[in-house]
Amino acid sequence: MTPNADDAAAPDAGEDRALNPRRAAILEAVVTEYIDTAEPVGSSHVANAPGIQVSSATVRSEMVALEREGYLTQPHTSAGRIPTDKGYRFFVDHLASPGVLGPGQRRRVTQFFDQVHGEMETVLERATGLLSELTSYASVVVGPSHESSTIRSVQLVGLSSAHALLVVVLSDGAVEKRTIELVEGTDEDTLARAGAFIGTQLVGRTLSEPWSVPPSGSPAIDALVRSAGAAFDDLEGAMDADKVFVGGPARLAESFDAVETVRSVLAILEQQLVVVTLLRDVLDRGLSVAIGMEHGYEPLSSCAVVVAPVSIDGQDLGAVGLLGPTRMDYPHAMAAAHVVGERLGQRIVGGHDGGH
Amino acid sequence: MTPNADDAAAPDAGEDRALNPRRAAILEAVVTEYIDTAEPVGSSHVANAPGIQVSSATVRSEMVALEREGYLTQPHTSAGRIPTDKGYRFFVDHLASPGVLGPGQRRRVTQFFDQVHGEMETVLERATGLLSELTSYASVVVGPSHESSTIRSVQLVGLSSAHALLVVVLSDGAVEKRTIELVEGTDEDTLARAGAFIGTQLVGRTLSEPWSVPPSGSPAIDALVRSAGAAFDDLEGAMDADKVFVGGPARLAESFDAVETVRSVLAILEQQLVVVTLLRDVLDRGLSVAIGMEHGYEPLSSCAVVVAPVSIDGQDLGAVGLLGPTRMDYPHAMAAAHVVGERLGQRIVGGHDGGH
DNA sequence: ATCTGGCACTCGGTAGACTTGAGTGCCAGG
DNA sequence: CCTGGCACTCAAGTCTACCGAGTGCCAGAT
Repeated sequence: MTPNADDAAAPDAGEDRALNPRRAAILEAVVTEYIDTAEPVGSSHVANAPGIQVSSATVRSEMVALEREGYLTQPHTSAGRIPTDKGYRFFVDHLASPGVLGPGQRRRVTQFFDQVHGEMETVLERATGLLSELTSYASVVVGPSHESSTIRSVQLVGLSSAHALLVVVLSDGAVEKRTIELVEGTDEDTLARAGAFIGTQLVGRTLSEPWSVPPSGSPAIDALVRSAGAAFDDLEGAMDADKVFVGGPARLAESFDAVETVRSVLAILEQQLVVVTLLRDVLDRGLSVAIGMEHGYEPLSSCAVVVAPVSIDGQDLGAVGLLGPTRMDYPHAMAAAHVVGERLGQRIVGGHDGGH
Repeated sequence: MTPNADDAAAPDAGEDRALNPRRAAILEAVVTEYIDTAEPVGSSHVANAPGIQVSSATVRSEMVALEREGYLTQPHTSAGRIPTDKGYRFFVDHLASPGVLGPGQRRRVTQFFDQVHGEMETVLERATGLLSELTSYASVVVGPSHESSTIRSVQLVGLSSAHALLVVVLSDGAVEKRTIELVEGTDEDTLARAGAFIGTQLVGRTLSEPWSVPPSGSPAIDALVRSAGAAFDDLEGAMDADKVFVGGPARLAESFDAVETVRSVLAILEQQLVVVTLLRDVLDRGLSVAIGMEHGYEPLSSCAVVVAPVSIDGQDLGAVGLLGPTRMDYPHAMAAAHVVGERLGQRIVGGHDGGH
């Protein structure tokens, strides 16, 4: 083994250095081919690929180097190579051409946003459908958090003689409610006044701001305020857990053929909190893709996650994500996530209900 | 073949007639064994089963008859028998012992209902988790419809200069909202008055009741009433689509090992409307189990659905369902669905928020 | 100093032959 | 009418041979 200029002396030294252009080309050929066929790709395939002008023997020796450096791996001797996570990573970072949606898909997106109407939640929910349809991967959408929204209205509505509903409206259009129990014989009027009274104290504040309501002078109202306060705390806790929408879980079963993989990935998707954390983590690290074990979730080790922020000039409004096999079509998935994220952002600030 | 008393002369005549007790016992043995092992069961297994006092040869000839009558089938010659849908059906209707939850599971249910709190939606959602945990099948819960609930409060809340939120509270504690657009310069006070005015007209009615709001005298308010009216219609449409909660989809991947089956069943579960219709259909036919193709959904042909109403003295409050392979543990699943359905019913009418 | 064609070698996958064993259908005798 | 016995069937497992895609290495060409 004559060590030469661009061979990393130790397997894990010189990590991020750009690959020798030929090797890069070979890596690219392997990745694209493998994404396409899901079969290990051999040296002769690569040698025939456009842009490779060397013989298969040369390709082979370069592949040995790429394998030594951790970009490729062999499922077994005498099989072709498949990319490692690191190989995909290099591909995504340095090789993949930006990727655009086809005209049909572009139209589909436009049509979707022209036609969809209704509340934010509905739009987000439907957006997961759109993303899955565009990419045929499972998708995830996280809505904007309520932390900077202010309380717009607080109301107490009687439901029965023993129950009332605390209804809180935020400036972003979110509505939350909690049932509270009443002491026997609370009349409608007292309720309304207690609601109004709480309102005067809370309207204009954010959910997280500490608050207290002074005594009102009426013991009946004060009692109501106390139970409403407890309900309010509960509600406040529930609202800063961002709501997650999952779309196209059935697509997972298309992406993987090991039923066990499907099971464990579905199990992850059931845990909303994990999903949000995952997406946020990836975004916070400034990435748009997490491949294999790059996020820390073992059951997702055979998955890649493509993430795009939903934001408008820096303001964080949520995130969209796509979940597929590591051999997913990154350029396309990234383009889809990006476009949908962007349009969602516009929609959210643009108008609560554009058309209709 | 000497036709004797209990042989049906033609394969599909004499359908529902009770099976000869020995055949019933054999069928039962086959079904329970197959549910347990998922392997075709042979005559000698059956002959050794408790309650069967005849030789394997006799069992064999009875099995031939059972096969002829459509209760059993052979995957191939020289394999054991497995039950057909009809076989499962007979088992469920005439053979299965009622089925009870184990003490641990019973405790789990009690604990769940003691501890769960919060709004109906939350309870229903969590209940799917409980059901999946109890049975390790995917579960479905459909909440009560709002059709007989009356409107308890209508409110218009300003969100921005151009948008307001119509918030409607029903007597069952449900809250729905729609964004409406405002003409420039609508002030807070006009909004509140328009809301109150709509309220005076709608409070006390059901959602489906036709309604109209007379002119108020103020053109500004009338304009608001018109846009709120449109929003209200939209909301009304959305609310009589019952909300469905799906739990433990990951369990599906445990129940089936053909990934294609998993995919198509997941795809069905994504269509909420289909799920509701399916459950309602089954309940309406007075059944608690639908096996294989008994419901009309081709992709679910390898599934069985166990359904239990959520009701209290005849009042329909929804339904719970379990979705598993046809070789599911019917007695256990039925017991679980029944218990959870019952407790949910009590919870719904009993108190909106029991403990906490 | 590199690339290339050639060559021996590896090894997964497939196909065929054979064996095993569970299970059946049928029948003659109790 | 039941039973034990027997011949038969067929899926699944094992073994072997073989093919072919693919590799690593090397000697010679550029």
